[in-house]
Amino acid sequence: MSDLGSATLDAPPGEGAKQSRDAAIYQRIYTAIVERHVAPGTKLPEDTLAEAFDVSRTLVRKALARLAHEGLLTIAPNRGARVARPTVSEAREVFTARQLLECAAMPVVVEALRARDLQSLRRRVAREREAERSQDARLSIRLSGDFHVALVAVTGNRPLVQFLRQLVARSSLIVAVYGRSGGQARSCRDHGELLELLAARDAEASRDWMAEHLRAVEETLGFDEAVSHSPDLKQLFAAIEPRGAL
Amino acid sequence: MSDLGSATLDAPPGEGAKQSRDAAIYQRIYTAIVERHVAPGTKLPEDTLAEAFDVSRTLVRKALARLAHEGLLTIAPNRGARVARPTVSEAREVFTARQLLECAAMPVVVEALRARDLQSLRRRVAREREAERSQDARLSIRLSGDFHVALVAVTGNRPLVQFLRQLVARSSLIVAVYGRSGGQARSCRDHGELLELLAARDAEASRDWMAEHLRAVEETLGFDEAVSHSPDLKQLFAAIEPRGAL
DNA sequence: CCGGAGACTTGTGTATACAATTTTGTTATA
DNA sequence: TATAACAAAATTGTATACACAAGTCTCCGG
Repeated sequence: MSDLGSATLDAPPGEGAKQSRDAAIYQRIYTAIVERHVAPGTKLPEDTLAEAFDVSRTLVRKALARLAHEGLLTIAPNRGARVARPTVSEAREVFTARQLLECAAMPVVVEALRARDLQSLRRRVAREREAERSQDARLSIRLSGDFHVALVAVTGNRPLVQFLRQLVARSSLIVAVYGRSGGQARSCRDHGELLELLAARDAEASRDWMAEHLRAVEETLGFDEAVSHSPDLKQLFAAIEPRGAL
Repeated sequence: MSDLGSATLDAPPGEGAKQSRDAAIYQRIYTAIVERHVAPGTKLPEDTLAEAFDVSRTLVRKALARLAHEGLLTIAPNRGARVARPTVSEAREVFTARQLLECAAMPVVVEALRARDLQSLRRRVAREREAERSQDARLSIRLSGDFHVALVAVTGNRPLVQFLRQLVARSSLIVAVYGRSGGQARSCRDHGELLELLAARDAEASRDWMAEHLRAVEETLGFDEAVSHSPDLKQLFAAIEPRGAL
C-alpha cells in the first residue's frame, strides 16, 4: 500500500499523466499560485483565464471552484475569484493543523517506511539542495512543500495525504503574505536531518523534530507586522488616526 | 476562537442560514447520502436531479463536483456520478486517518474546552439519546457523526474541522456498506462517557478513550465478509483460482 | 440458440447566450 | 467643489444548445 516511488500517491501534483482539460487548467493555476507567480489577492477573471487557456469559461469555473474548495482561492458572489490572502488566524490554524497531523503521522511513517521510500526521500532532499544551490526560489518552495507531503505519503493514507497537500499549499500562500525575507534557506538541510532519524526508526525523535521544524518555520513569519499590499483599506484607515499637517 | 454554541463552525452542515441555491442543492444531496436515503452505488443523473430541484444541470453539476471532491460521490468520465462505494482499503484509510486526527486532537480539545462547549456537547448527547430512544436510526447516525465533528470544533481549527467532517461523512458510507446489523447502539452512551473525561480535563484518558471508541466502531464492520451486492466481479474471479474438476 | 454489428437511446462534456449584479464613469445639483 | 443620482461597462450567475461517448436494443448471421 505504499509503492509511491516518486509520485505523491494522489493525482493533483502529478505531472506526467495525460489528464482531462479541466484538470490541466486546475494544475496550471495551482502551480502558479503555489510557486507564487501570482500574489495573494490577485484577481482571476474567468474571461481572462478562458482566453489564456483557450477554453470556455465553463472549464475555468470548474477549476476555480476546486481551487476555492481547497482554500487557495476566495470566491465572493458576483465578485469573482481571487488568490486567497490568509488572515492571521487562518494562518495560525493551518500551522496548528499541520503540527497536529504531521507530528502524529511520524510514528506511522516510521512504522511504514521501507528502503525504497527512504531512497525516494533522499533523492528529494538532493533535488532540494540542488534547487537551493541554483538559487531557484520557486522550485525550492515547491520541493520543500512536496517533501512534507511525500513524507506522509509513505503511510499510504490517501485522505491524509490529500489533506496535508492542501495545508502545504496554503502554507505557501501564508509565507507569501507573512514571510520575511530572511530564513527559509535551512529547511533543506533540516529535511536531511529528519531522514537520519527516520532511518534509525526513532519515532519519538522524528516526531519531536517535526514539531520543532514546523515551529521554526512559523517563527520566521511576521504575523504582527504590516500586511504587505492591498490590505483591508476600510479597517486600515479606521485604525490610523490622521495626525500632523495635512 | 471557539464560540460555536451549537453550530459546527463550518458552513456545510449548517441548516439555518439563507444560502445560495447551489449550496442548498449540495446540502440536500449531502444529507440524503449521509443519512442513507440513497444507498452507496446509486446513480445520480444530472437531469433527474435538475428536475427534482427545478434548476438547470449547471447547478446540479456544481453540487455534484463538490460532493465528489469530498469523496462522497464517484464521478467517472462520461458515466456520471454515483454515491461512493468505499473499497475495503479506502475504508481502512478513513478510519486510520480518524484515529490519527481525533486522538491527536483530544489533548487540544481538553486545552481549549470551555464551560459553554461542555454544555453544548452535553446537549448533543442528550439529543443523541432521544433519537436513540425514538428508534430514529437516520437521525442517530447523523447526530453521532456530528458529535465527533463538534468535539474537534472546540479547538476552533477550521481546516481540521472541515477535514474531519469529510471523514465522518465517508464513515457513514462505510458503515452503510460494511456495517452489520448489530452493534451501533452503544455509541450514544459512549459519547457521554467521554464527556466525563473531558470535564475532568484528563487529556490522556480522553485520547485513549477515543482510540478505543474508534477501534470499537471499526470492529463492528465486516471488511472480510462478502461485499453486499454487485461486487467487482472481474477482480473477484481473478483472485479465485480454478481448482479441481472443470 | 447464441453472438456480434449497427442503429438508437440516454446522459454527460463543453460552449455559448442571456440575465443579474457589481463596478466604474459621468453628469446634474446643492 | 463636493455629493448624489444615474448611465455604461465589465463580470459573474444560470440556462440552454449541441457535440460526443457510453449503454441498449434489434436484427442478422453463424
